[in-house]
Amino acid sequence: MNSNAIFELIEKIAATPGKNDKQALVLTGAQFGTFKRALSYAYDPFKIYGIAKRPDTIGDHVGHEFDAGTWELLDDLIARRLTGSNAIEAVRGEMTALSKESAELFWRIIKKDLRAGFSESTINKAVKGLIPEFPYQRCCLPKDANLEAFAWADGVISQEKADGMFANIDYSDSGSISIRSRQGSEFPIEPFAKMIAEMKVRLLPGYQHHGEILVRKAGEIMPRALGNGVMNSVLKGGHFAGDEEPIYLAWDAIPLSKVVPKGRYDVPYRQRLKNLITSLSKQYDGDAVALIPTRIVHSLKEAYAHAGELMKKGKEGTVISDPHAPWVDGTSKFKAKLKLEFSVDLKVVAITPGRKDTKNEGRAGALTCETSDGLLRVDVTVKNEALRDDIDANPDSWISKIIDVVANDITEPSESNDLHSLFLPRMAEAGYRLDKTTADSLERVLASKEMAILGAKLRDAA
DNA sequence: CTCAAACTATTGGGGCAAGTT
DNA sequence: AACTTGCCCCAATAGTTTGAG
Repeated sequence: MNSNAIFELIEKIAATPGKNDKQALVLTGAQFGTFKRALSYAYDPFKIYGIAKRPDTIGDHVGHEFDAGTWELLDDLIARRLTGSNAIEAVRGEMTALSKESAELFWRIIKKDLRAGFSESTINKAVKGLIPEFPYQRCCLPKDANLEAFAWADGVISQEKADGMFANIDYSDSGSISIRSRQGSEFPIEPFAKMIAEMKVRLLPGYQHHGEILVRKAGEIMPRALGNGVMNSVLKGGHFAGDEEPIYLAWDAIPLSKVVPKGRYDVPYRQRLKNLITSLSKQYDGDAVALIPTRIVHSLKEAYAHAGELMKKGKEGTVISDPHAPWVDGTSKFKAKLKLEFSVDLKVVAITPGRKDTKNEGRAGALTCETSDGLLRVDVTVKNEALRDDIDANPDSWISKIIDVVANDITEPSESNDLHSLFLPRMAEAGYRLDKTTADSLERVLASKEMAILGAKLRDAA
């Protein structure tokens, strides 16, 4: 199967709406090695190319298909033997030399999106294990959780939602430990030597542990953004500064054999937690490994009170878990996050177009909003497709309108942004407010967050 | 058999560090 | 110094499939 034929099949899959039908087409392609290779180069999370902007091609496409040199070029990009303008020129040259169809395929591989409505899990259904996947249990939002079905009488487990970086700790039976991020990148072992020595004593061999890595600097836990910055640096071969050290707060452990995509481990959470606590209770001269702060609650009201307490201390909130919840790869209805959320009224000052090469290119992508004093500015995604139609039909009518924006935090001015902004902003409703013409001031936005912390909303929920 | 829930893919947000120009 | 890229943290919606009743 040559690259023109691969592109043709990709386009056919893109034009096929049904997910099962897409999967069947992926399977027909997968009998050809080059098709599988293209899928792997496009979706393997460890094959990344370091070039995000499509270079213009010069003149006409000469018209050849992928050859050994094409794959070699991709390998050179992956290994960063080619970077910067050398990379751009090499990609430009190859795309000019390739046929139109093959050049398009080549670019989509580099962008890691074949734009055909299928992705890792569909590929793995067709070709088992072609794309590495890393199982992960997510919590849902309270509105999606099965809160009534929680066994409140048996004691619901309420835990701090630590604001750091999630990490899987695999502790093999043979005694080796590896640390991986949510997306599977493996941390170098050496900077964590002290923490790992402690883990070997206090964690469970044969289990994968789930928890949060925080960075402690001079005895104080660093805020998420800075701590994750340090962690990103360590991930790329950097090191902790002399007064910085990682700590691990664990909340779960499941047998390594159960860590498979779509997997499930039926031992109830209460029992898993008990096993983890027993293991962590082993004596060791160190404090780099601990149980995430945990409390048992018997009502939703108590759960929100715990979340409120932590928020007052500046923490993100809590995660509550049903004591009988199994571990599942995916979003659990028996685990919900209770965290800070508040809404503010902001003025629309501009319409930001959708990104290039996405379905919203040339259309409204987000609304740029500001406080009345202009001290806070944030882009808020257009809520849904009907609203996008509306804004495109009549963009001017949106300028200066007031919209209700929900967010989880306020970010301070920084080197990259000289204004305040919002963390995780989204529109509360698919429309603007008819009853208001003035936006909140920054002062009022700050007050709204404080109000949320003090629990005005939390009381309603109870 | 129907309809709601589950699943998959896709779009959008901010901040930080490192590499390149 | 400015810009690009990739890492982390996400929320919400759209469309298809599944599966409970």
